[in-house]
Amino acid sequence: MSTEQGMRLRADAQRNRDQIIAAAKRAFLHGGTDQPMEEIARLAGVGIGTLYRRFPDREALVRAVAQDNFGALADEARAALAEEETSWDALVRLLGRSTDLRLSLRLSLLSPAAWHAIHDDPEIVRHRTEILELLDEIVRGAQAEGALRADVGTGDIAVLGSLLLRPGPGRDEMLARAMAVILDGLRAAPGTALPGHAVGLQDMITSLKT
Amino acid sequence: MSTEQGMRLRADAQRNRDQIIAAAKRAFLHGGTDQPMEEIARLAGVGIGTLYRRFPDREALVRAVAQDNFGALADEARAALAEEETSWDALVRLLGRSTDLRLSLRLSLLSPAAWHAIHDDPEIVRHRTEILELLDEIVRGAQAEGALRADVGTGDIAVLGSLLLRPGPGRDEMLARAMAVILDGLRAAPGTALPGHAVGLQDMITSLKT
DNA sequence: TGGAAGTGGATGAAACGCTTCCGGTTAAAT
DNA sequence: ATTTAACCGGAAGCGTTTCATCCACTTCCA
Repeated sequence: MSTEQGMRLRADAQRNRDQIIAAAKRAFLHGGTDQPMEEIARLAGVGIGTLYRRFPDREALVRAVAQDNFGALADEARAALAEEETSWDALVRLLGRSTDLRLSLRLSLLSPAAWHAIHDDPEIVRHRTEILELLDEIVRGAQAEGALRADVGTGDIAVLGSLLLRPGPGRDEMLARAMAVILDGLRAAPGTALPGHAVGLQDMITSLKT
Repeated sequence: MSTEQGMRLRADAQRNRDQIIAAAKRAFLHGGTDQPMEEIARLAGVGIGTLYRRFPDREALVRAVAQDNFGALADEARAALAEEETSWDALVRLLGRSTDLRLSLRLSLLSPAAWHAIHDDPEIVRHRTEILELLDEIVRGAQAEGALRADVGTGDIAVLGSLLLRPGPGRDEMLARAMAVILDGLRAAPGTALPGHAVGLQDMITSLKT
């Protein structure tokens, strides 16, 4: 949360920095990364000057939020894998409960402005790679358990996850039902063959770079 | 397509009007309803002045596009119901192939600016109601056929459809696979009970008004 | 062919967001 | 308690973007 280069911030400055990131998370989640800087400052309860001293421009802020968020998501994926009984449960947990996942998707997919900030930063790329590898492990595990149908790949799961997590309307209860339907579709014993071939981890990574 | 109040337009004017609406559809589909008016004019191959004479402000343009589009979607739903062998097939056709559906969703869900334009216009509301009623008929039909699981409602289908059609990344082939998974989840013989209760037509209409 | 209808883009106005700057404030070291 | 370097807030300036109008020119059609 406070990974900074060198200098240690004064207590109030550190507090403000955290508040700014938290506010930016909320703002980005709600309205995308081109939300006015002033609005983010307002949400954080700090002046616009404070925001700009800490983050010289929008890209720096986006990058900081992305670091924070992809890191949290990697933690969550690791926790799901470690704590859940089965890989299938880990998958369900990851698809269903993750706010961090939601924001990460917005960041990586929905905002052209955020693209560079994210793809240029090695730490973020590392986190993203780890996340995908963990997801891959979970997917393979769930298939080995016989819980997850064998003809889907990690990329397919990522796509389905992204569908559930995109911003939009629909109350949570409705989304929970939609997820249950999707999970039924993901269980072993497919009704029909899927078109094309499974989208694997590598395909997904490749497609992210496009 | 040319439903106008009273005056009949000159041939070239009518042509331009159609081109503007077509361009606006493309622009809105790609970038949302707050795309610059000038960009729409450029896409349509007309001057900005022409656009403004025909549609005094953005709201008028949005309304015209929405009328056109919801009408087309209603036609498509009617055609699906009439032409497909089974209601299940009609459902698949509607969920899978509809660009009009995609744009309608963008219009009705994604753009705060468009909200008023759409909800104030009785013709659009009428179309939307008809669309939902047709969907309801298709859903009930597919359930009567035993093809669609009985514990989902029209609202559930609408939610799942909206998931598939929201803007976002993912190549079409990937989305086709995602849809196939969802369809497997929708077939009869559910794996597990869905949480909550089925979201019916009325629930959906109510939720649209919020 | 007359003239009403239509066209397009230059243009001014206005809104918006970015960023700087500096007088005042506060944390923390002594 | 005093000092001071770090920090704060937000007013103000600037550049950009978009809206919406207007009018000299063009096109359609009776």
